[in-house]
Amino acid sequence: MPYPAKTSREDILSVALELLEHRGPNALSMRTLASKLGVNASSLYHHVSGKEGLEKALADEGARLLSERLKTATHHQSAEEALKTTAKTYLSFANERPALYDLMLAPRPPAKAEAGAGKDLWNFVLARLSAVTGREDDTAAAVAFWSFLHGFASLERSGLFGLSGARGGLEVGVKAFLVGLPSER
Amino acid sequence: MPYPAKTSREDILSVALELLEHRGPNALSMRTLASKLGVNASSLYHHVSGKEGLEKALADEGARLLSERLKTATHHQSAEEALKTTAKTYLSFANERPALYDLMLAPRPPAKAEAGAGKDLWNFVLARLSAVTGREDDTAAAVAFWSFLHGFASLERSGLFGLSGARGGLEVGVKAFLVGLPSER
DNA sequence: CTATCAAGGCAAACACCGTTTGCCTTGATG
DNA sequence: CATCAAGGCAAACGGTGTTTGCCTTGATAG
Repeated sequence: MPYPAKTSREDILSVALELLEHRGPNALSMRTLASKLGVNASSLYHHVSGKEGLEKALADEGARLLSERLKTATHHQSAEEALKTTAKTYLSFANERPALYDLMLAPRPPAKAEAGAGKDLWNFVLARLSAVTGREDDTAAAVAFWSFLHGFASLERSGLFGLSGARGGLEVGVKAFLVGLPSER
Repeated sequence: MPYPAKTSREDILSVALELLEHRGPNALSMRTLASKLGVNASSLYHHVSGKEGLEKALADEGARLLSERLKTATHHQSAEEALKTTAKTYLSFANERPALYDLMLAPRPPAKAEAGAGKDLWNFVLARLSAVTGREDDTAAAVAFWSFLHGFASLERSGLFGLSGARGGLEVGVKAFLVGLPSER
């Protein structure tokens, strides 16, 4: 690989992540990103397939981070405890890194099957919920619970339910799932 | 109002809505919108406060449509039936008009308190859930249930849980809320 | 009947955006 | 030592939202 490369894929992703979190999603443009790297915008295309590819890579990174955080947070907890912890941790993440979270779960135009790091996330949720209901691969329960978590994270920031006891909604929802999910036990 | 106005706020909103649904959110640009109206893009600013204002108006219209649809669909139903109907109707709407729905619940940058037609939607959900739990103004239950609905609508199209029994997740979730929500009855 | 006046149109420009093209520099490799 | 391609750059293309200044017009006031 000749010519001293001024930047690399990892550099790009890390600066992009920083830009995304400190200055919002609008600040994440190829030009400003490039200038932060001391490089021309067009040079980025040698390392990344375009803005879409960049965002996909960031989303993957986000999914990896969240899924790891969830795993360590719920280590050695009972199924019920783990579900509560999952909810709290999930929402903390979404609130701490809103732009990254939005990128992760943005309505993808083609809506292709997420095969990347999002799969890990899905498997984690699936395992958690299956542990609670006692049914193996309880897809329906996992879909329902994740929907709740994501919807809560998403609505909380859309300001739709102003300041009206949003936090109480999280607890009530988690408890409803713990009590109301069909169980084999 | 002198000079034969070539267009009006209502024209603009209606054409924008059509553009949004038939050709996707990317096609909704001030220029193409203006050209569809036989008008210069800059003229739109005499009727609408900018793209942001336009989108807010469309979102309001969407909230109005959805809330009306929910009201008529659940007319004269028991609290439990109404909740199921609400879920089905809500998701039909989100799937039929995805771009409009996304606009309605897009993560607003400033996250200002939604005081518009979204309020009606909120009040509807609040009333439905309060009817189920038997507690008046059961904010927490409403927040939780709406989170579930929105999350489901949102995730379904993000392709995160591919084709894996998403529909079953809806029923399971609704049932979990019906069974697991703390009730005064 | 005429003068006024502002709503509403238009063209041009500004500052961005993502992306493509062509060229040039460079260092490692044969 | 010659080659060759990775990786940089400047320029351009077509797109975006928005602002500016000017001009047309018809209803209204005198």
